[in-house]
Amino acid sequence: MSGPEVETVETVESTGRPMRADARRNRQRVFDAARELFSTAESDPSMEQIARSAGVGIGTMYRNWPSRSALVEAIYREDLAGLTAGAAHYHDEHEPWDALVLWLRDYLDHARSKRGMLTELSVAFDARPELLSESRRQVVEATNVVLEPAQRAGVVRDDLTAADLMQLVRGIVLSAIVPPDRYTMLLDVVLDGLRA
Amino acid sequence: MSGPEVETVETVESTGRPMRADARRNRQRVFDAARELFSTAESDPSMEQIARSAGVGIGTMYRNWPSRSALVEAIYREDLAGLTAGAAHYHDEHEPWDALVLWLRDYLDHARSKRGMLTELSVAFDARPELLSESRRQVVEATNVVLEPAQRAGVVRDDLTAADLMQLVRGIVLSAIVPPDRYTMLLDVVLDGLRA
DNA sequence: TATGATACGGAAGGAAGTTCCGGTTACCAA
DNA sequence: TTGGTAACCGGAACTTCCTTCCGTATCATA
Repeated sequence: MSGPEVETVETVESTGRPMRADARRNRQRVFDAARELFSTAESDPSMEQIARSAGVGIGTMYRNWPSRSALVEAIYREDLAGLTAGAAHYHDEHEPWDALVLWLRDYLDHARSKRGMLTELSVAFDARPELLSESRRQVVEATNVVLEPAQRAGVVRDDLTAADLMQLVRGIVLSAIVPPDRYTMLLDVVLDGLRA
Repeated sequence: MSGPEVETVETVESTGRPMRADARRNRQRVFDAARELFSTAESDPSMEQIARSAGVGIGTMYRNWPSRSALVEAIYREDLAGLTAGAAHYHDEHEPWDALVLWLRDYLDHARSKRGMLTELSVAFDARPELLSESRRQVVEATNVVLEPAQRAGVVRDDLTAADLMQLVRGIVLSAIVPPDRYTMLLDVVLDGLRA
């Protein structure tokens, strides 16, 4: 299902030649600094802040990611890849219903952790609608790994697609401030609705 | 439950004196132009575009709404007031369960129509957290008008609050592109989860 | 109609994203 | 080791928006 090892940050330009060592180092520095700032800063960091924090000039950032939203996208993609890898694991190790529940909990946590980037992400989605559809496809694919077995086992209603399900769960988290214990309760409501 | 008639646009400054006729007219023009552009333009309209479209200088806009997000907020508030007025009507005219379903459908449509303003709204919410909490309070209040009767009638589970419910329904719409017929289906899933 | 309060328009300020290019550095061949 | 060159670097300058400010125009009232 998954390809060869994913490089954290692309290190080969379209020429086919490996990047120069300093360029590769700088690219990684920017990526790390950006991820750090996006997840911790209370207000959205400016491109200049990110560059300064990474110890590089602004030009260096723009050579690697041609726009702010491209940078946001790169970070988002990587986080998503880490998340979806979990579905297959749950499928191998648990009963169908339990695997589904575990996966949904992970997804819920992931979506919650992305709340701070919500504004940034919606700009990135506006700029490249493929990002939205493709990452949704990835999530749907991972969801199916646990959803289809549950449906075949007859514990989840059949008329529900993976896309429907993720939509429901994502909604629990987005654009809302809910006490943490409520999340579990809301997920339970959805789970009750799923049962065959 | 509702106060005296709501003026579409405030027409009295804090001095207590009525606004000058030209000022009142301009205020309304800006409001109408902004609502139009926000709901139709594919990219977010700039303040200058709004002003030009209203036939007014930029200064005139800023006298009425001191920032972009204040303008977004005003439009959002008005739309919300129109929506919440519907709950009482459904309560008066229908059985508890049906009233709840009708109200949730309205809310779903409302949230869907706000999708284009999502980025703008989240900026407004960041700027004034009270807006988020207050409009949520309004929605919760309206929801309770139909939810509590349904719970008293024993057709909806008791451990669910109005805030929980709206969270679930809002999630169906936000940050997603779903074919219209899927909305109904997703709402059905939530409704099944609600049943006592 | 005269006068003061109120409101108007748009130039200018400020902040953030993006482009561009002269200077610098890593890599490779000799 | 050393030169030559492609690749890369930094940051000034440009652009676009939001917002502020103030001289001018208009409305309301006596």
